Amino acid sequence: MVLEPASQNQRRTDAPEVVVARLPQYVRILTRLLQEGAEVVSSQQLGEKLQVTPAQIRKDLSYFGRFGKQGRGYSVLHLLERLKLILGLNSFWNVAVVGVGRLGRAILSYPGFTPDGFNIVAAFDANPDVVGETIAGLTVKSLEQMDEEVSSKKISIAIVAVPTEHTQGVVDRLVACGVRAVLNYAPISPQVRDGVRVRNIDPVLSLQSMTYYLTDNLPD
Amino acid sequence: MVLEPASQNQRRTDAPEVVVARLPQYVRILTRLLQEGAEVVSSQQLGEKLQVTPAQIRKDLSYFGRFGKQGRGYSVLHLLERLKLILGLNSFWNVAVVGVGRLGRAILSYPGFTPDGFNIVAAFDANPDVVGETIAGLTVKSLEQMDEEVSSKKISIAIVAVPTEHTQGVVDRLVACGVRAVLNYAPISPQVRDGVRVRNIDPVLSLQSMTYYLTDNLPD
DNA sequence: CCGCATTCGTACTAATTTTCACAAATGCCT
DNA sequence: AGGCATTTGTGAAAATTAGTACGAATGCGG
Repeated sequence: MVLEPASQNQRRTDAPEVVVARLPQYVRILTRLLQEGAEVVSSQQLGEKLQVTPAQIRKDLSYFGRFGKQGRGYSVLHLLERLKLILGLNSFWNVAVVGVGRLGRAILSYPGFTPDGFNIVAAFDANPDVVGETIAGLTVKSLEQMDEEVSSKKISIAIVAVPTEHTQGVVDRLVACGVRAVLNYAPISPQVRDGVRVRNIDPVLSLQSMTYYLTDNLPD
Repeated sequence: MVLEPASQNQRRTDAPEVVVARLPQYVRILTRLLQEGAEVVSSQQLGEKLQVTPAQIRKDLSYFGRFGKQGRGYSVLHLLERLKLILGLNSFWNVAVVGVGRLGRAILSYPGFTPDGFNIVAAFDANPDVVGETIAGLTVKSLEQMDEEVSSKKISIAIVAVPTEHTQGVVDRLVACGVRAVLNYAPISPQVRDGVRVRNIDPVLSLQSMTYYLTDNLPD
């Protein structure tokens, strides 16, 4: 981490990353509460649904403003709107999928992203046999077409599902094209320059950390 | 969290969960180093590959024993063996997949789990049209057959990929059958009794927390 | 209109997690 | 054989994160 003069590069955010990571969960609960017709909700109730303390919720929210009313709680609608705004979920994000193998196809065909504000608008693959194919209404493009497509379609997020050994290269290329957030499915953590975000989806790591607790690893 | 008399329920582990969660990454790097023919490795080198400080690696390992030699580093082979033992990765784990929809099928057909010590040995679905089908060499069983299969095949881990509204019910049922670790793909966090582990795979949350940093959310 | 049960926002405290820094080994090199 | 460059393991310090607790609003019920 490099120190910067406090005035430059100063975002509204002193909010720790752990806090930001919890906000989408709040959004999700609030969305459900809204559908169920709830008008107000307390940090107590929110905490029960999420298995966290009410204090943590209040503290988290306090990084971004004051959204509640004493004695009453939070307006579900209002808090939801504010959080979506903070997270940038008030509009749609255009997303590219890179790697149209088994996993990439599953992601392309999976309808679960769109309702949450993400639109898959492009698919890329290195394999010439796959380029040109149409999947879920999208024509697969070659990596050479990436720069052009990312610019013209205003893509700032990429989902990468390519073989491990090609992942770093693909990510470098995406970043060079202007992509600033990467959701990576390969079992490595690609390195990126400052300002670019990466999240890894790695079920094997999750499994392997659970086995620890299934094992009766007694002292030697 | 409930306090317990220190002597009861006392595992070898005072190791924090964050530390345990990092061990599989160490295992992965060491496995690669071994393949590349490396014999020893220092915390410095390990740290570079994982983008963490050498001190953290040494501290993490110190929760479990003393595996290194001053002035030299760690024997790749020895450390790898010890870590696999600690994590319970020295043998195979039998795994069930519950929910044979689009996602479940992708998981069943995905060859990436086995090399890491996991064997998918059963598949279940509630839909009678799917039960009996054979996927990736496995015949899909009904939920009624779960108890029997989990016992006879010694399944202690389940991968759950069922619709959100059925997830809690399915997890409850699995736990009742004796399953002690759940990898859940639905966008909720199922509640389980003490002693059962859950990890959630939730790409949407990952995406939604990255958009925060893509947004120029300036002060109002 | 007053009292009371709620519930927020936050200063303060506690717990957890990470990093620092250094004594004690280790083995290479001359 | 002795000196020296490395590198571990670990107490202690620092940083981060979570939890407590309380004053200040809020609005309902009598």
